[in-house]
Amino acid sequence: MHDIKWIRENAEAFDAGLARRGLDAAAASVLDVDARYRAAQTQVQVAKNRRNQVSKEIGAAKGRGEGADGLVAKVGELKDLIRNGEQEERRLSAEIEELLSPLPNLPADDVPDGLDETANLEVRRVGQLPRFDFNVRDHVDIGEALDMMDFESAARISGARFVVLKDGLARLERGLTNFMLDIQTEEFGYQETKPPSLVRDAAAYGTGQLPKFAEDLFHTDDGYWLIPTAEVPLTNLVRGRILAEDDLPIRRTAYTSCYRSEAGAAGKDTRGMIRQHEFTKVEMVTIAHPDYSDDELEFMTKCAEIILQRLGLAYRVVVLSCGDMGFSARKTYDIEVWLPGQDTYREISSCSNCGDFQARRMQARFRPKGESKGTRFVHTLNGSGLAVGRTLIAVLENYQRSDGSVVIPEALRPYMGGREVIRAAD
RNA sequence: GGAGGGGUGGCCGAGUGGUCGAAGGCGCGCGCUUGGAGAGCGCGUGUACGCUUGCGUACCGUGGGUUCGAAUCCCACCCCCUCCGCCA
Repeated sequence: MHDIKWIRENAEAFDAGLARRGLDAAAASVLDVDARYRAAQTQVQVAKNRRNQVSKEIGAAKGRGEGADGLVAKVGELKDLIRNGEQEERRLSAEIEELLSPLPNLPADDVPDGLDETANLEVRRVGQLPRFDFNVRDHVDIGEALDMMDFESAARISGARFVVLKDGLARLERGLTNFMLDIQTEEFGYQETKPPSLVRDAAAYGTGQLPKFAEDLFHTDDGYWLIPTAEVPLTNLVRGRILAEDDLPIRRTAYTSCYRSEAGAAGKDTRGMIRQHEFTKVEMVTIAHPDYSDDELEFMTKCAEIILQRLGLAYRVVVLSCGDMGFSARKTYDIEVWLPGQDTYREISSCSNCGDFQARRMQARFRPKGESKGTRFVHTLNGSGLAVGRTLIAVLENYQRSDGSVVIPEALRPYMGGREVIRAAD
């Protein structure tokens, strides 16, 4: 949600930011409603002021045992004015909300211009690409040959975009999860958290999924939304709160299932485990002091990268262009892992600084130290550390051998009961 | 599913029609005290919006209503908790 006061004072910058997102100017129409809203508000306030004064006089008169009919009639005249004014005020306020709530966050200054992924900028490349002296297979061929990845069975029970993992690969998913969580908690200080996977409207609104992206989410008959990412519950842990400055930063990590309808992705990535309705992810969320959120984004991105480095996986980091960023983000780094089976880099983590955009929606603030009055909105950040399913894909494709077996990265072996290789009938 | 209780400021907790933005406590801030810290004492301390530099308005879960006037009375809704039943 945008700050209407800021828009008043920076209308041009606001429209310029929207333009970078590929959106039409909105300041003029918003400010027009805003002006009418404030006029109505002032009118109501003046009327209420008079009503309150006269009411006090009535109370005083009655206290003295005097009649007050004239005064009562006077207030009666104000009632309609107040009632209608309040109605108008509410209507205009809702109109402003309707205009603002579908608008995405404005890009940070250092975000590259451009409306899609072709304008993303590569920031760095890390790690050696693996070489193979045989024909590489993708994770589907590898997993099915091992008899540990079963899309047919998944389709039988759940339909398309689901998978059943078995034996070594089921264990690999669990091992990767624990590996990631241990690093994020023990080395980087993220507080391990186990949040609900079902949330209410208010939470989905707070992080920006609602009202605009309802069709991307699964929801239940009784009004819950299945989380598309642990960002939703983790970030909303501070919804409606006023924190102490010393509480910041709050760094949390959670392993959850994530549910996405993939409504707009029909026919995209239909093969394999890349794009599923349900997948697991270790997520990082930071509630940060606004003065330090930029640094925090760099830190968070590093925390994701180090997982890949420990696993010996090659990757690159790109900064997303204005138009490719998610709704709530003001700056986003995507980390893309090298997938030999696809001969390309694919997104495995996305780390975003949302500034105060979500905090406004959530009313999440802190009290600046040394000041007894006033609050500031916190900044919120989220990032994958990492998407577990895609990490599993990366391990399979990067560590495959010609005989169909897969070497387990050394750092992961303690999490795999000491095993060094995954092979068929293992 | 059945029965009951409850939502008040950063937190706890008073308050059943005007003098209530709201007692008291905790926390926080400043000061005194101290070698320093703590304790103690004193003063201060809600949020947001509008107009203006001092006022005004709103907010006691949300939305309506009654009333000259509502935290307080009425209606609807939302949420939380307890007990019983059922269940992972």
